[in-house]
Amino acid sequence: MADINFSTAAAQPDSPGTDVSAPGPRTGDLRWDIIELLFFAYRDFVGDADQELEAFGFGRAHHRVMHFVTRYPGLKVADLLDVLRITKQSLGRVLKQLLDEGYILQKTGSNDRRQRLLYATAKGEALVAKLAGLQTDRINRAVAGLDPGGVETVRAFLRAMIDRDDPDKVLETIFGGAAKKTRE
Amino acid sequence: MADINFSTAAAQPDSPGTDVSAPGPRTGDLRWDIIELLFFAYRDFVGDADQELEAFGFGRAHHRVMHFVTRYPGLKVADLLDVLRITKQSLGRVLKQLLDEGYILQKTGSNDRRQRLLYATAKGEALVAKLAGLQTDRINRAVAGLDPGGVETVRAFLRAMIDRDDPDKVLETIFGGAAKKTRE
DNA sequence: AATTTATGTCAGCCATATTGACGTATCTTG
DNA sequence: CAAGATACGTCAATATGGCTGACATAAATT
Repeated sequence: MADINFSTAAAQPDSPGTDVSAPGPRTGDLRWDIIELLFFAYRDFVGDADQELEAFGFGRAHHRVMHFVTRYPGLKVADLLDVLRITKQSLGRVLKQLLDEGYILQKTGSNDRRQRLLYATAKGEALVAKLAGLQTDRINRAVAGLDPGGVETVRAFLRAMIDRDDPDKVLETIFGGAAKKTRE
Repeated sequence: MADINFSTAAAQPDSPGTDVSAPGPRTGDLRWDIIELLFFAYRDFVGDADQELEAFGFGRAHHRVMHFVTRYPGLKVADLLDVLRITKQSLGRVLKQLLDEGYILQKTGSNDRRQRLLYATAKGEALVAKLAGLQTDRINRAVAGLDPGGVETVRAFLRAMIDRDDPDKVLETIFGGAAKKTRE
């Protein structure tokens, strides 16, 4: 996924077309500005990491895996699949590479010995920290110009943009009890 | 693109390449929460469109192209390449499909007849509007819970997250003169 | 003992991105 | 005007990261 996606709107029905969809009343009430700002903001946000990743021969898929494993040590493979919303096979390739190259290590679950709990190695953590640093710098720059309390507004907005039905384990952590309040 | 990507921290140019696990100074000052919220918010945001697109046999690439062509009628192929940050070859395939299926039409530039100016047909506009409607709904829901003025804070944040060096034509429009103030 | 679950893996397909090379029409410039 | 630069299209080959289906194994559950 990751990708981008958003959309456009309005359109006067002048040209020939086949009326693709229900005409829909909407015409001027669309959030074009925010839709586009989200696109560009996210594009540049992930762009920070992309460059660095190249140096390691990794792609975004590796970053996503590394990030969540680092942040939520002991994550099960199944949890990771829920979070990333990809298939076991897709994850397999990436995960194997990260294991082979020493960025992640597996431990057999103590309760359920079928589980492979995932942990980042120091090497893995360093990579994740480096990438998060770049993105944190961008966020700090963006937040610096806001009114006091602005960061909380941004958090509230982003949280409210997320689907809450059937949350994965990570989202439960984020929304559930452990709110992980960071500074500000 | 579009994908997800975010990252983690620290690390300065300790050692080039090798010493991946340099401890790096950063440890507690990273914006983990916002990094993750951006990931999930964007994942669900683009997810809205993904489902609809399937019904048309289109992917995200098609959506991105349709969106910008609809929003910025008369966009040149070169402009689109700048905005999407993909290569001519990648755009080619998607664009050809959209042209063949009647979602977009080309007009030869009047000043410079080498240019192919792109316009969405009514059919194309309808598709884009439908997708923007879904995303607008999500944004409206998210914004509903904010303090008054919250939307402006969100806009300011997103704008500040975007790289301003060497902006493409669309960004110039967004940031430059035509600020396109939408409601609120 | 039978079944279900958690994980891994093989094989192949698809979408979307890449680079490099080349062709053609058209604009710009010496 | 001739030469070169530009805008666009396209062919060919390749990579990444998704997907489905099928199957294997070990461990938990019933």
